[in-house]
Amino acid sequence: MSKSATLMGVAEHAGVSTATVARVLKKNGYVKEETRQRVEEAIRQTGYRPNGVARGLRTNRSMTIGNFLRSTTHNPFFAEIARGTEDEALRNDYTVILLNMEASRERERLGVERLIERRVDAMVFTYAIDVESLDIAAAAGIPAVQVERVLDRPTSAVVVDNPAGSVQAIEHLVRLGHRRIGFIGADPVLYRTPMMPVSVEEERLAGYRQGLQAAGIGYADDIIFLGRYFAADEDPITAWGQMGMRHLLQARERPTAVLITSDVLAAGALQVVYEAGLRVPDDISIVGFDANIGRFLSPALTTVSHPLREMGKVACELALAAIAGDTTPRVVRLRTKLEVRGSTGAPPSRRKSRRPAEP
Amino acid sequence: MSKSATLMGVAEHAGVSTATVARVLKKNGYVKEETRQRVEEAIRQTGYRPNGVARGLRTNRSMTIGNFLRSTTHNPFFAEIARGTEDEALRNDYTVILLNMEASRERERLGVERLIERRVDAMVFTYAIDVESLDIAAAAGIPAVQVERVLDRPTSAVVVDNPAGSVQAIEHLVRLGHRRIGFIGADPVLYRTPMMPVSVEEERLAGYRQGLQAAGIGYADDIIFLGRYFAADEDPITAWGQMGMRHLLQARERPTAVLITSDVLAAGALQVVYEAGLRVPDDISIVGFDANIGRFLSPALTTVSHPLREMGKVACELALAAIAGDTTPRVVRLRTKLEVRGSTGAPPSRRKSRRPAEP
DNA sequence: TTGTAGGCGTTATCAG
DNA sequence: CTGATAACGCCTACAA
Repeated sequence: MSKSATLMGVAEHAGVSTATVARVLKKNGYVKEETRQRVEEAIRQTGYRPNGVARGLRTNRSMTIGNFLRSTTHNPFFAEIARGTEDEALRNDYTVILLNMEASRERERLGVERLIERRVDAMVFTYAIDVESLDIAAAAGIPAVQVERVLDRPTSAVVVDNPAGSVQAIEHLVRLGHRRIGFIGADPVLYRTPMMPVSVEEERLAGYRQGLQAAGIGYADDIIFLGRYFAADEDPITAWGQMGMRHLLQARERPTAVLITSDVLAAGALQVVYEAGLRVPDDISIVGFDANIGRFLSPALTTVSHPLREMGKVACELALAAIAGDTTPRVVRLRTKLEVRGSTGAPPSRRKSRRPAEP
Repeated sequence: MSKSATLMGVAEHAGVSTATVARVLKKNGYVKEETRQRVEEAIRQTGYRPNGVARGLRTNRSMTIGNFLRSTTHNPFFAEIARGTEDEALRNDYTVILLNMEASRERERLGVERLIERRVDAMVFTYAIDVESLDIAAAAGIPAVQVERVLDRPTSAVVVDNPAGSVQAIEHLVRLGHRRIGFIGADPVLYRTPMMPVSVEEERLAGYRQGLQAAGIGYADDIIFLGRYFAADEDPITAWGQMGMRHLLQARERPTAVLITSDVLAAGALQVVYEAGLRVPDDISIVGFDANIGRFLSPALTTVSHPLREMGKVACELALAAIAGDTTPRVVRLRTKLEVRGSTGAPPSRRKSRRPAEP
């Protein structure tokens, strides 16, 4: 039990050397059929299990990938990406250590230090808070992969075509007949850092403007709200989305549709709409972004869907490539897909009745 | 860089033996102040970082805990518990390996095998699918902790007082004036396994009945719906909650309030209510269970809140105790807390107007 | 086809 | 106070 069998133990049990047992285990090299059987029998009898720690020391490979997430608890977005990474890692005999950073620089730093000591073979960041952490990892010779962020550092990354995502959403709304389309998002200014030339926030906003222009529609500042993704601890988690929608509902001319750059913000927006006694999409259409909790809302959210699993998978692939010695950083860009569900429809002006019949 | 400094390297650099460096590092034993300074300087200069893998081999402690989750992507419930475990582990210099089992027996088994090879010091299950996996871990001498499930195996566990949770919810509704209270949950029969004498599903249902009886209210079978937690892949994730609410709305006499044993089910129920053009809580009050996505819904859900972080933390503590050699299994029972938000109110009969004024 | 032996980086035991 | 030195379990030349 507590004293588990070792290679040596198995070898003795089978009356051979450790080298022979190793050969049987790794299925390489020549082993006489009869010997093999004896060894396999010994393995079974002793209940031998290779010791990954010892192997790691010898091979200088821990077969472990560190996965840093902003927060799995504030936004299921991250959990979904992590699943993609985990699946791919498992398929390749790797194991993933997950670390929630909770937007804390110190925690990120601590995690990096710790995982270097653990000798992880690579790190994946969704997404890094502080470049310095990355530099520390780099100095330790550990490759890093970025998700949803491209940095001014030579690391691989998997990103999403955010502008195109916004454009998809606007096209959908315009096709439904909307001409007055609002925007709720995170303020690019707040999310701009030196290490990241163009923020995702900027891209989503730019796509919104671009989409409107392409449709020959102007945009008005009073139906654009730029805030933050996450509320302070004492506020409800959806506070910023609520604020955004309250702002838009007070506009001189209320928008008939709103593009919101995160499902979590959209959830808050829906709460305000609900409170106001308005119906979605009858009175106002809403498009989310991210494809995570949108499925749970009423009505289920039409959303610019990120291929979250795929992103995680690609991140892992990039990490594995780097581990294998591929030193040229690659950036993989994935496409979003507009997932049409219940929260979008024709604008009020084009409807017969404002409310569905009650059953 | 790629060739990182070792204890030996540091020792040479400082002109001392490895033993001395080790003493400095672990701050035990006697080291002359001057030597200590020289060693510390050498550590800084070489950029030395202890090698956790080598240490693990030597000490026979990987400082790692394996954390098995049913699924982080279907229900944020699990992610939140995992956070509690992670935080506590980190505080104790442990690192957590997360494994999503996705309700797959094979995957769970594979994970257990792999983590045994990785020599994790303990495993936490939220929650185990197959007892055999647990027996395998036990045979390997690895302690296991159960979350939200007590098994007929001698392992520690942290559970929640589910019956009391249901009772809290019923009391709240009764106080608001409700007399006809429905129930949507998972069918205990479907979740009963030989290794688990009493299922959580049974407990929640029993608490519901108990609460009603205590209030002198009977219950009617046509407003009790028992289904499953998770929908088939081709269905929307909230399918079972939707089904449940559709069923209840068709009852001869519609309930004025419903207790639903999971926030995910409640989300589906809300969607149906919304579709039907009814208002919450004006027309019908809803109480969820679990305290995860309820915050995102419209209206934000009143819910029987599990202390998820705390559960994860306690699970980790139990694991650490077991690692430390505490072999007597302990069961920690935590209390739920009713979190009152917007989805509960007085029943329609006690209200003046059915709908709030539109702004 | 099989065995021997050195070493991966630590820790820990004993002498000095 | 400090230094040798022997494991920990596995891998892998190199020898036989």
